[in-house]
Amino acid sequence: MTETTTPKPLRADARRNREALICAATRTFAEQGVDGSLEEVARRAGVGVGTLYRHFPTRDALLTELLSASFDRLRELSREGLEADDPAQALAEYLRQMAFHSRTFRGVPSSVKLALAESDNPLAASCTATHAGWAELLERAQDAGVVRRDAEPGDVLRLVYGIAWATDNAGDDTALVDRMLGLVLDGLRPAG
Amino acid sequence: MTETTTPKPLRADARRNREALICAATRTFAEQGVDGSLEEVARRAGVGVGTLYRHFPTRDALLTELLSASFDRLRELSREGLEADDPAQALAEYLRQMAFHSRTFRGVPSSVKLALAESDNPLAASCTATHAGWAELLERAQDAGVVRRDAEPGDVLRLVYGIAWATDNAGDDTALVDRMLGLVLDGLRPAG
DNA sequence: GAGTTACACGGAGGCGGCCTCCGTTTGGCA
DNA sequence: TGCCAAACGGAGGCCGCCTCCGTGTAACTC
Repeated sequence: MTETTTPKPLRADARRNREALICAATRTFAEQGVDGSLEEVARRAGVGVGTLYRHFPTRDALLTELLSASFDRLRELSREGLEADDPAQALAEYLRQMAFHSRTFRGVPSSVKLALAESDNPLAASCTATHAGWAELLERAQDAGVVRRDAEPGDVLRLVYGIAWATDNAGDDTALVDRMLGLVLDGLRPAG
Repeated sequence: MTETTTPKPLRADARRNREALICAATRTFAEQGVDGSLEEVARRAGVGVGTLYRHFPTRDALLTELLSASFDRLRELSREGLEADDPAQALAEYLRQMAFHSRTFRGVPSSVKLALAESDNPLAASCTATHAGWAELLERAQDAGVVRRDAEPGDVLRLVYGIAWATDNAGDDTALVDRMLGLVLDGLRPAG
């Protein structure tokens, strides 16, 4: 059915610029939200807007790329966390990253969100895998006795989304995010 | 404490234009989402943009006005529904209006949403009253035996928000909304 | 190393939205 | 009727979106 067509190799300069664009977009959207200026992205990447639009014909295409990469990074982080010595520390670090992930992609358009519901979509696969990884990480922390048994992965996720929502218009005040995360982490500790 | 300062009477033309702007904004935001063009709003209202900005210095101010009015209309509708002969019919009509309310204000910026959390904010008061009215209406339908006893008002609300979300980029396809609402209404009927 | 060419680049330019500013108009009052 | 504060309108400056096309160059060949 879906023959894995090799995605044709890019010319060296094209690949460089693509990387630079992704990097610039990450910073720009983190600061300005997903409505951030695409011209600003191009400017920061040191390329013309034409180059940006050739690589990513629409804002959604760029967002999807970033979102996918962000999911994969979280997935990787949960794998590392499972190997780490200190389960509580690993959990804290993961939640922190998850909070920034949610914050960056707050307000992502529904056109992109809908892609998460399509079964054959690679973005949806990343998302599902990421959630699975998160659940494993939480479970390990519970097994180690550093997190309450009755904490559901989905509930904690919602709390983190809540933090992203609540710090929506707090600019790049990462201290605020950390403070709120601290509250959540305290709440997760076993009683006594 | 809060002396109710009379809000100074507007000149006749000013009041006319204000009404026209609210009307135009309602249509425009319903069609284009809350990011719709303010110039388009002014155009439709038949006034200059300067007039729009004098009445509503920011997009949030305009949105708040519309949102507040929409809440109040829902509140009124629930009152009428309590008096109506057919509780099931009243519920259906209310849900329909609620769906269009949610659809219109999808994507409302967090700056406005945060106003809903401020205790002394009139918008928050409208919102709270509306929810209360909705709960009464549902309860009456349950008392009349046309809706399952175990339907929680909050859960039904979430379903309607879900419909608003899912029909986000369906343009002005109201038939889709109606079809989805039909499913919800079917689900609300008592078993047997 | 020189030549070739398809791929990639850049940014000007047209469009439209945002918001301000200020000259003009008008409602309401005496 | 005359006055004037209140209200109006839209030009203009700025910025972001996206396209188009002339220029540049990586990579491959001989």
